[in-house]
Amino acid sequence: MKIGELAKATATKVETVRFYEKAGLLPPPARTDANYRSYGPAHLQRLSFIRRARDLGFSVDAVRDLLALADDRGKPCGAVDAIASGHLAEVERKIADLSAMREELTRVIGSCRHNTVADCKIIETLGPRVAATTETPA
Amino acid sequence: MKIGELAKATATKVETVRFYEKAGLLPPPARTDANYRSYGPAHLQRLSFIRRARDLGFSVDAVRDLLALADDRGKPCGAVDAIASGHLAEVERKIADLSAMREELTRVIGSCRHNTVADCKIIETLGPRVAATTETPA
DNA sequence: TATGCACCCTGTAGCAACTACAGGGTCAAG
DNA sequence: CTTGACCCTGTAGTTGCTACAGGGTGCATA
Repeated sequence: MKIGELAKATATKVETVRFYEKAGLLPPPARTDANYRSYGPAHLQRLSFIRRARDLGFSVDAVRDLLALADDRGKPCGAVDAIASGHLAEVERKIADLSAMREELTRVIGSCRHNTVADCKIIETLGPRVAATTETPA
Repeated sequence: MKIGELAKATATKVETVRFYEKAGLLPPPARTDANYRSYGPAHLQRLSFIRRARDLGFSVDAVRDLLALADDRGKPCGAVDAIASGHLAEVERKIADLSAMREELTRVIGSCRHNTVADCKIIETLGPRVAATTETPA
């Protein structure tokens, strides 16, 4: 498939596809006689992953890291485990935050349905992480 | 609290705090006689929300939108509902994607524990969304 | 009292990750 | 054989920070 088709299939701009190639996330595809990029299904799969991982707030470096998990067949188990475990922790943190947001959004929408206009407490759902409050607890 | 304390409490750079003020996400705080920014607990709460929402892949515009949900007391129910519903759908999509990633990461880590080095199928977990495959199904 | 030193201020410039042209080639349809 | 939709490379702009430069504040302490 040509770059435009790949871009459309993944809701990506053509320029962004080329950008990911330059950035080393997407391997350079074969070229046609006219020097057009020619992609296969593996590229589609990979670009799809990149786009969705980026949408989830992973940096390009983190995505490169995750892709390496799938690419490097011969990596020692320990290294794979360390990388995967780190990302798993991050993923679980994000799921927890999003679940809190989902609850609050659902509550607000629900109150709307009952015409009560409960004031949205969404900010409270992602409050300061317990760390350093300089004394003075609630 | 001073900007440095606020920054530390939210794991943010001081410059970033000032940037959010300029961007209209964080309201300009009171100033001391020496022209130092002086923040209260509401600022802490709000900045915390901003940071975590950004980490979840929401754009600054989207965050502004979510903050407005909490700020605009007098908004008509319908508008609130529309905004909240849109974001709820996005949140649920993200939770689904992260859950898929979590499962695969868990599987890879588990296989490592058994010294089997299952090849990581993480890319497949976030494959192309059903949309336009130009014919040729599996 | 002064002299560090850590912190604050307002700029402006740089970096990451796209995004949008400019200027030009390819190719199927009419 | 031209017209329109697509492709190419390259560079410049945008967003969301991040890092100085150049200068003021404030508290400890010599």
